[in-house]
Amino acid sequence: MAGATLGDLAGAVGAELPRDLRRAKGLVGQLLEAYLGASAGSRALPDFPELAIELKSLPLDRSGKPLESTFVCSIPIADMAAVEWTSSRVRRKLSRVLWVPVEAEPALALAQRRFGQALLWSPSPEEEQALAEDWLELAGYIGRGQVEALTGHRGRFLQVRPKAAHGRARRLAFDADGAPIAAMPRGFYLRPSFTRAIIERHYALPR
DNA sequence: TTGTGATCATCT
DNA sequence: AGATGATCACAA
Repeated sequence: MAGATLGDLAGAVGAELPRDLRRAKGLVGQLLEAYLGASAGSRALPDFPELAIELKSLPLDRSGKPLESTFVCSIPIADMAAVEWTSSRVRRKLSRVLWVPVEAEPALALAQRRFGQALLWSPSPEEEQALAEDWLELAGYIGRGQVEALTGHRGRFLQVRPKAAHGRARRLAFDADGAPIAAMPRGFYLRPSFTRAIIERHYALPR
């Protein structure tokens, strides 16, 4: 796919491209899934279950820097106290990722945005250690009933942010006293600084 | 309704 | 500009 455009892939899978992504935020990822034959749909499985590979598009600006954070997974808030890093969704999701860079300058028409060379990646021991540290801190808050005190400011590379269909969405959670509360659904996200480091380590960037 | 695909919109 | 919090579409 390297060098192919969004328009090329849309043509190959018989999809129409909208004018912009405002009402099609996941379009690039869904185009990739269709083109590559990812089979997991919206189930809580890797995109390629037989290969244990997660597929992630990575929107870059003209200098090769990620323009957005990367959604990793939703958070089972009520169960967080019982989860360990080793068996966490974050670790599973990030254990093997096919990153697909894609041009994402807002000024560049969708059909003309090009894909870069994909990268099959697994975290290095250092990266895994850093992610585990963040996860431990963030999961710790949630497990101790502090989910409402968690903002996107916490976490060096991994962060917790709202992840919902709309502002009224709520999930079961527990406060510090163990009493049930209705909390905003949250997800784990990778900060751009983390994906930027991946890009810098594995690609020769334009200057 | 929930999880997956993410980017948008707004504030600092 | 960069980051956080909010939001949009679709499948099951």
